Amino acid sequence: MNRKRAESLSPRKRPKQRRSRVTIDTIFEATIQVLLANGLDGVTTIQIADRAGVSIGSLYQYFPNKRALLAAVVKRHVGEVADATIEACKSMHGKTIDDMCATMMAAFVDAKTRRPEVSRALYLPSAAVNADAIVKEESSRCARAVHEMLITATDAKFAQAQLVSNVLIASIVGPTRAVIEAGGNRSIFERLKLHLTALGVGYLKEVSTISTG
Amino acid sequence: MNRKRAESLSPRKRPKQRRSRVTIDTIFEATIQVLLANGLDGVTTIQIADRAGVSIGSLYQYFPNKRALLAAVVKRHVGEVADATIEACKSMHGKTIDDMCATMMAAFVDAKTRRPEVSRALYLPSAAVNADAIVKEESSRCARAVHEMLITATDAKFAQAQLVSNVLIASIVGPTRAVIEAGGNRSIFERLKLHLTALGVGYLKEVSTISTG
Amino acid sequence: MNRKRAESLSPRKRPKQRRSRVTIDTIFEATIQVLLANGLDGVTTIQIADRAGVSIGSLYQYFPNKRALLAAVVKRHVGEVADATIEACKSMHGKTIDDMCATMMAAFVDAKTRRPEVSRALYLPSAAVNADAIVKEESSRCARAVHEMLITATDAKFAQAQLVSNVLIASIVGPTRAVIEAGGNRSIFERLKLHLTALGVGYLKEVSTISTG
Amino acid sequence: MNRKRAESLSPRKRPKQRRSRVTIDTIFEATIQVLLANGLDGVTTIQIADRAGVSIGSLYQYFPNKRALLAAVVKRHVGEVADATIEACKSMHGKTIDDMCATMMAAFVDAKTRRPEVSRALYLPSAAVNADAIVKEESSRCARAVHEMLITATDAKFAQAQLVSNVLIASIVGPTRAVIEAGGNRSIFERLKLHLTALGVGYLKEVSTISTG
DNA sequence: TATGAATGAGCGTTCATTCAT
DNA sequence: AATGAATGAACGCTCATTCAT
Repeated sequence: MNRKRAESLSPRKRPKQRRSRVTIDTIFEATIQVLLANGLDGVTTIQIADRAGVSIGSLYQYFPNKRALLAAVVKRHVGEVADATIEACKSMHGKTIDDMCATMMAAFVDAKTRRPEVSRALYLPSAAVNADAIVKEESSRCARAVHEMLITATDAKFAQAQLVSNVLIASIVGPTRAVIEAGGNRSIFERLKLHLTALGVGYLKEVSTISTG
Repeated sequence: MNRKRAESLSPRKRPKQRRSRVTIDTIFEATIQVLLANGLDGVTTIQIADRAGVSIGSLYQYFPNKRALLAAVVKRHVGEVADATIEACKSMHGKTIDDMCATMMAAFVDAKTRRPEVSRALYLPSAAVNADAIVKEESSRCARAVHEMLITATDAKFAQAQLVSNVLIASIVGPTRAVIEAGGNRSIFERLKLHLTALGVGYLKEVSTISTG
Repeated sequence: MNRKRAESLSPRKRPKQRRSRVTIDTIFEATIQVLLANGLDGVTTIQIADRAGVSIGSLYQYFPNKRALLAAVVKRHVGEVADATIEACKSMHGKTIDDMCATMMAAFVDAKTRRPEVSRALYLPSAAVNADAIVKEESSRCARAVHEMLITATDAKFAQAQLVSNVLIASIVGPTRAVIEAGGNRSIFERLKLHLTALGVGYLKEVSTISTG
Repeated sequence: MNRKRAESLSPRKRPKQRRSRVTIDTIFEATIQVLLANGLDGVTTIQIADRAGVSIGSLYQYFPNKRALLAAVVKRHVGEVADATIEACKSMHGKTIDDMCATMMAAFVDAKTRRPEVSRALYLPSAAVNADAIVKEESSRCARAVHEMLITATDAKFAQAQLVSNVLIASIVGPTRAVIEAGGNRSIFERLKLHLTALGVGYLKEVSTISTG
């Protein structure tokens, strides 16, 4: 007879041991591969376990359910990108908006395209499985870091720095995704950085003159 | 959903008769309602049929499978937004980039937020069910229209007008989605238009001076 | 991804159509057969469906889950026995305790041993799957009927008629079960009736003299 | 539970050492607690082991499988109750049926309600896990003891003393269970003794006059 | 043409049991 | 001897889709 327990999305055990760490990484990698090969509906726990070379029992020792696994994979990736972007923002306090944008966009694009296939694989589960909450939160973290950076800009003041930060972050995701999904290569990614920088700088120049709405 | 892949996604019968037209609209509306109520994986064909007041047998007379239905719903919505945006672009040939952006952004935001709950409901199926191909195609249509408009701008020239158009279109969906999902109201949508216009104008000003990468 | 809905034990659809009625009976019968053949843990939805000659999908069209099916089978059986016993009680109002007991015990034993294998099969699920609630309720119904009968006895008065009724009902279940599980035949069942009657009559004679505890 | 049938149900090692004895008792107690907390199908070997403070590996050193564990728990409890009842019977050889019944019923109820929650916990596993065989055997032991006692009664003779003994034993478990499951307290248990005594005495008086069926 | 009962492949998940450490 | 991570068979159940009526 089937029991029911409260569904949690948090991982089941802390990866304290090295072995666990490796297993979890293997499972993450397998998830990405299956996602890439079969799409979101093609991801089954059995396939993931098979590809990772573990039994599904083991898989469930690390994750309470499939959603939690998918969410964890998304979180790791999105978190890394966010971390890199935030780091870049922190390093550019007190600079010009030109420098800020150039550095931030480069960091974002570099992080997002370090393994383009991972980004590509994760666009689907990011939208589904409640992982969009994760995406939203990481976006917020980035926006906060951008905000903190922007208010230190030497060559511009913003009436609505917070809103501006959110728009800025939200606006760079779309073009990046388009380029990744189109299968871009390094040189295209470099071109993307220039354009995202132009997008950011142009926007910031414009809004530094808009009066409070 | 988890069935064979690569089925036909095209609707089963042309809606030549008025009756079919109405039925299909009812089904579309039902789909959106169920999507809103239950989320993407809470959507079942039976629920849609029930809500639409038709038998699932009938539903399958209009759509070869569930993916096709979802894709059609997405296509209609995204198509309408694209049409409105394209129309705006066409009407602004020979104008300044300021006017172009203002008009285009307004048209886009108005179309997208005419029924915000529909947009909200469709973000999930747009990513899944291979409907992202549809989204991509409609984006391309928009980008082409933007491109055709941009090259007629009286106050700017673009070395890479095509790439610029694509970046422009891709950059506005993110902020718009964020605002819709945050449950924005009309006044927020108006503010969004201003910012998207600033984003576009600023970007275009910047890139009209960038030399070919 | 798996949904969760509130688990109900009530049948899914009213058996209005003759066809449904037959299908449900077939499923009930199959359940009993599988129970008899494999025991309680051997009862699987697939086996029941197979034996009933329906798909498990159909099985789930009639019952929301396995527990509900088992509960329904138990309820039908226990309900029939209770009905027969209650009927007998009603028919003996105003009689002597000898006649009351003889008639009631006969009715109970006859109902319970009409198809001894069914009784035997259902002892297990009666204890599990929350079906014991059903058993308890039907026992209460019987006890109430016994109570209503006892207070009309011409040759005895009871200080605690309600408690007495409950003890009486509870006391006859054990011996009957023992006899059925021992594989008794008709002549043994007849002997059982005599002894249960003696048990009842003897008890009632004794307690009609006990002063209120 | 749903594993192969017909495994050994006998404990794996004789509890010769004091340590084993203690461990087994701990496991028994843990089993009862988990049973009480989660019901029969909420009982898992891991939970039992956890609660007992042993590893499941150790648990399997004492019991070949889960059924055997459950059966052992049931056996200990039912055995204790049977022992107490049998002891009482032995002590009442050559007495009147009134005294016999009073003493026997008191012993039975006292043993069964010494820890009512244990009795309550074990009703389910007693029916399942083939433990009903154990219950049946212990009942037989009791019935034999009752039989041996009855034939020494100074104030009655029984044509079918063996059958009578079986009916007597079987008839008292139902009311006792009902009272325990209803959450009775000591005073109710005392009342139960009176009624079971009445039940027994009344029955014996009646059947001491029945001629061989 | 419209219906909706029937289908059954396939999913997520559990947990008794083993065995390398 | 004791551990507990790993296993994987097997379960309950869903739901897109079909087709007899």
